[in-house]
Amino acid sequence: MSGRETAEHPPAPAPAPAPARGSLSRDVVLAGAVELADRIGVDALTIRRLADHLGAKPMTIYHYVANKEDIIDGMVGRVFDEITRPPLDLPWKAAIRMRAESAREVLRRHPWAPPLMESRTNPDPSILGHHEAVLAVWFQAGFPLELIAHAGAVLDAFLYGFALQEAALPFGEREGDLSEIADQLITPMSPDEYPHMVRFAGEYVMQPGYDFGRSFDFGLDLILDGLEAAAAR
Amino acid sequence: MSGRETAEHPPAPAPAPAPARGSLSRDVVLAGAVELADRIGVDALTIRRLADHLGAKPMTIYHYVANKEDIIDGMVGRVFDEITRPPLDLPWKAAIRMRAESAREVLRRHPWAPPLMESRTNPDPSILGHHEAVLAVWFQAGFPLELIAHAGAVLDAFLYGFALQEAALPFGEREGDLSEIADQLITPMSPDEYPHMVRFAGEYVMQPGYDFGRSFDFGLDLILDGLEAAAAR
DNA sequence: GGCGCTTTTCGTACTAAGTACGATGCGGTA
DNA sequence: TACCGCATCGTACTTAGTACGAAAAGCGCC
Repeated sequence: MSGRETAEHPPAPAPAPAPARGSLSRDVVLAGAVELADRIGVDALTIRRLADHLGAKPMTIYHYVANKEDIIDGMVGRVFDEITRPPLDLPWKAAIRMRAESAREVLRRHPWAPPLMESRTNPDPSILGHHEAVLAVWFQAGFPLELIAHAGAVLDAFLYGFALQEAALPFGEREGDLSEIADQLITPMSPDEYPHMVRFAGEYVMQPGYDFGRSFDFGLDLILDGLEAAAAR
Repeated sequence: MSGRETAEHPPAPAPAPAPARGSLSRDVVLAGAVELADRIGVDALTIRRLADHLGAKPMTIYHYVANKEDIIDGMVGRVFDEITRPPLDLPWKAAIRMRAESAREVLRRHPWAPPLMESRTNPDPSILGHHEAVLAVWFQAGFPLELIAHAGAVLDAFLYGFALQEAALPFGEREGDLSEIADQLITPMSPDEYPHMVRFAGEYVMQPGYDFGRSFDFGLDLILDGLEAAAAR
């Protein structure tokens, strides 16, 4: 459930490479977990499958992590580390845009991540460091405290929410057009009950060049421009 | 894990009311599931606990639902039903604002819901009907197709993303100020490593009247105004 | 080179959760 | 009252997380 899986449940447990005495470490375990989650989804990520993926036995993993929660924490930390931090030597708009676009790419690679990123109760340094870097930009831009709060909340809401939507897209749609896939979702809908959805799907979504991602650029511009206006006010 | 729980794991299984032959139904089961999830979180929502909550035995539940996935689908449907649909007899901005504010309230009542709402692969009529109603507003407002797509994506991203953030707030903060709770999160952070976070927390977040929710109004206005401008262009 | 210590790996097994299968029993109808 | 169908549930199998402690693999020191 919770549909954050890339595929359905037991999807190719991944072949076991070669075990070897000193080949594991917390980092290797976490990297393997991220890899596997990308492939089969977090819900299907089990200790046993992760062990197989790493060429080890389940209980070996517990030598490097405290428990599954700890694994998730570490995975989220790695995701944050993949996101480019906004550089301080650029105007705030460019810096924030860079970070936002990076976040989108990263979250597309790790569609299981968005719901987990905000809910960590033990944030690791990767997470804190990332947020610190973003805050630094707002401060340097001279935003008043209240606007900083709003800017951060609105922008992150957009990033996570957009990623959440993208993660739910029927696969192929995630890059390029979809047509067929959406077709099968739309067809069973009666045009009498859902006239606008059917029309919208037929006239827009299922057209050749459709790309959900364009809405990201639109939204990002809208928000950045709005923040700029608010800052100037 | 995934922190969508209201509390930690085995939190008061809820006393068992009275069983009774004809007292159950799919609706009663789903309503009970939503209630219980509100109280203990989705991750802690198990068939056995739900059964207790309903005063029944685990296997009885399967007479009304196919499996747990089906329960989640139904729960999400119920959440959508709680959200006010935008009325067609209002200007689009007012109608959409009404729906957005309702969505926020509802998602605050059901903090487990945001990650699940977009990921249903078997959307039930509640979900489709809701989206149909929103689409109807855009069409009636005369938005071009592309702007409709963008508006929907950006607004929903904001709604889900904001709800996701709110769900992660340390409880009390969710309504009113927090001070103490945030204090304990901030204190262990070194001002050397995280100068901006410490400053921001001290000077803004931990002040008496702080309310995260104000950023919702700010963001909603920002987006609605931006869409208005885009529509006029 | 042998020996024990540390670190890493793992086998076994317990608990909890989803749920298949079939039995049981209640309520109404003929 | 005898029967039937639907609602309820008991039992049990599978998968998952992980506690506990044993085995084993390298390492330094004698």
